[in-house]
Amino acid sequence: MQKVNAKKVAELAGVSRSAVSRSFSGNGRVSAETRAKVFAASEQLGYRPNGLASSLARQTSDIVALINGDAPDFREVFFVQNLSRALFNAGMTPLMLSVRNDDSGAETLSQFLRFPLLTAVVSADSIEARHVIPHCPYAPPIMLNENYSRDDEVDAVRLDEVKGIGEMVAHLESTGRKTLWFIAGRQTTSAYSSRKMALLEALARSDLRLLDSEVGDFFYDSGTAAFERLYQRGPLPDAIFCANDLMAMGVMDTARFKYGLRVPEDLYVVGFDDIPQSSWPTYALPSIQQRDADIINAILEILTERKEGAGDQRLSKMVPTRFVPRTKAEFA
Amino acid sequence: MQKVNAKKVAELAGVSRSAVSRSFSGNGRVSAETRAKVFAASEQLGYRPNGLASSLARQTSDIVALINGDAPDFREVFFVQNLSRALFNAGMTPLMLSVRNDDSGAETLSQFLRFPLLTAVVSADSIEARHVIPHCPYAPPIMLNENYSRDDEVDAVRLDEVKGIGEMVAHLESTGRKTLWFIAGRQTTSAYSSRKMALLEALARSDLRLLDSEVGDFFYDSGTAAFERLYQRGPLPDAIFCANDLMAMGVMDTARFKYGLRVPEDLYVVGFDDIPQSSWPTYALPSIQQRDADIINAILEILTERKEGAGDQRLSKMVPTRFVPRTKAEFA
DNA sequence: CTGAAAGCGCTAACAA
DNA sequence: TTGTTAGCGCTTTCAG
Repeated sequence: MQKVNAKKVAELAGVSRSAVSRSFSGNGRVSAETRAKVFAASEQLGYRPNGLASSLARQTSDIVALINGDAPDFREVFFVQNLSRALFNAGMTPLMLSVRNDDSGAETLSQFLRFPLLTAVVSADSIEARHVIPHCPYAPPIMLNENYSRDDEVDAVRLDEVKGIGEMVAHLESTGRKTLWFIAGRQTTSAYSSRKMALLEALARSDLRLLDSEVGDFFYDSGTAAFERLYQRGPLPDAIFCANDLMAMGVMDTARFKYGLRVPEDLYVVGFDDIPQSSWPTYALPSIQQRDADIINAILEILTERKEGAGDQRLSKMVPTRFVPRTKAEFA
Repeated sequence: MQKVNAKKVAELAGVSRSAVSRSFSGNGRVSAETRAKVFAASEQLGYRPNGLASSLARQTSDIVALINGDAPDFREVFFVQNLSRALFNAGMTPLMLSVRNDDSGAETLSQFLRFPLLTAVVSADSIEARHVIPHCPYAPPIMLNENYSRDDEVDAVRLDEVKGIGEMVAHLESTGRKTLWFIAGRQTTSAYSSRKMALLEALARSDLRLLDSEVGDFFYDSGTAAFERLYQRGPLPDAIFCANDLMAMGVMDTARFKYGLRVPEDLYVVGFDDIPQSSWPTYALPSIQQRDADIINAILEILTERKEGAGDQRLSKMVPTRFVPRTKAEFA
């Protein structure tokens, strides 16, 4: 353990332990003089308040768990990195957990999650809210992208997929495309239903026709496999929309390398997420963008509102998406 | 706070608080009967020991900080995810922190890192060991890939870059290549010097000639930029080696799309890391593989040895790399 | 094997 | 503004 504690600092500074505590916490009034003595002594001893004891005494926690599934997709991994950094810089302690989306995941969580949490940020499809709630005594967990669940016990950040997907469909129409394939994500995910529904809604208002569709699992290989199946059933449409960029890349590579199709001339491929690779010239993949920064801001806003005491009210934020009609290599 | 504590459980179970503690911790003897009563009562109340209080009382910590820089590269992001999962499953609490590699990073760390750590796993080039050591009262931090620093206060996991790079050079020779360009990573990183040194060493033993070299920053764009500069200076070599895959991909895309070169026919491009994208047919990038699983195992071994009491001894593990001579699209 | 009691380091009334 | 005091929830001697 840290051998240096507030008591030693207090002795060296010639003040009481509470003075030390007050100097660091900012709560309660301390004279500038006392404060200076405390900091000098702390510096000398290398003292830093022990968060364990502090949290315990304050009956609160700064720990925010970031919970995602055990097969996080490409953008999720980066998102967690970014979110964790943002939380840390906002003075919280980000705890990163990957759990399986089943009972064993819930088991793991309750077995190893020893610390009371300020809150948890839970990725859609990683684990059910009811397993997380008991660990969050101070504020409800924040669910991400659970677009079609209506849990009243949680706060939520949702993605406005209708907007971006609508923009894409409009773009396809305005560029004279008539027919479409769709490759959905894992069927058990909430992104599956919400993206599919948003697409169907947009198509219903357009002249585009959905010729066929398939299901993947958000990974590259599933994009190639789904495309194979669609291709066997033919005929080729004007465009294909994939529920994320990674599958779209699998589709592009198969279309180009295995079947010699020109993308986007013979087949216009669209993804979702707009990961950095999508702007690389090899792919130059049109995509529907969701910005990590927007989502992170929404989360921070919820945390702030909770800190200010939102009471029993459920907080919910909506983050926009937008279509990025990237069509040719950026070299030229 | 959790309203349910050991005291309530004890009352319900009709035993003492120490009995509850013992039942959960496994330390100290408890009769099967008492234990059963305790667990029954805990179940009923939804009790789980509070890690904050437990850690405080035990004078130890299960928290392992994973510290990386604020511009983590592609594979690092995935590595952190994987490591975090492995630690969690091993019963530790992974705390993920990104700090800048400068004084402000050290400042941030000491300002916000409130919890005593069991240890920290520190990526090369994220922050200096001396800033982390004060936070690790129980075991020295574990430094990753600080191949050329000789800090006696830390444990270390190093990468045997000589092996994989040697294999690559041998492969180039055996396939009749004579000349080479090299794009290094950020000059301030330890990977910069260690990879460059490994390359020079391998070249010294071969007939390959290093025609020219450039410096990037491990990101895609820096690969394209470095290639541009090399290309201006010409003439083209038989092969180009990049200090990571991402830069190699930038090189490939530029070579193909801007200069119409055939890869690998006109120019053989090699990367380092073997990220998943490298096996995609678009790139089919030969690369030098470092396996996350190997590194994670090394870390867990160090943790185990420390737990068993390694004393003042400094622990160090070496993880191998190997060349993956991927040369053509896997579709065919 | 069990319970009582003394901490772990810090915070938050409260009284001075 | 300060110091004193009583906890926060758990672990761990130490008697019994």
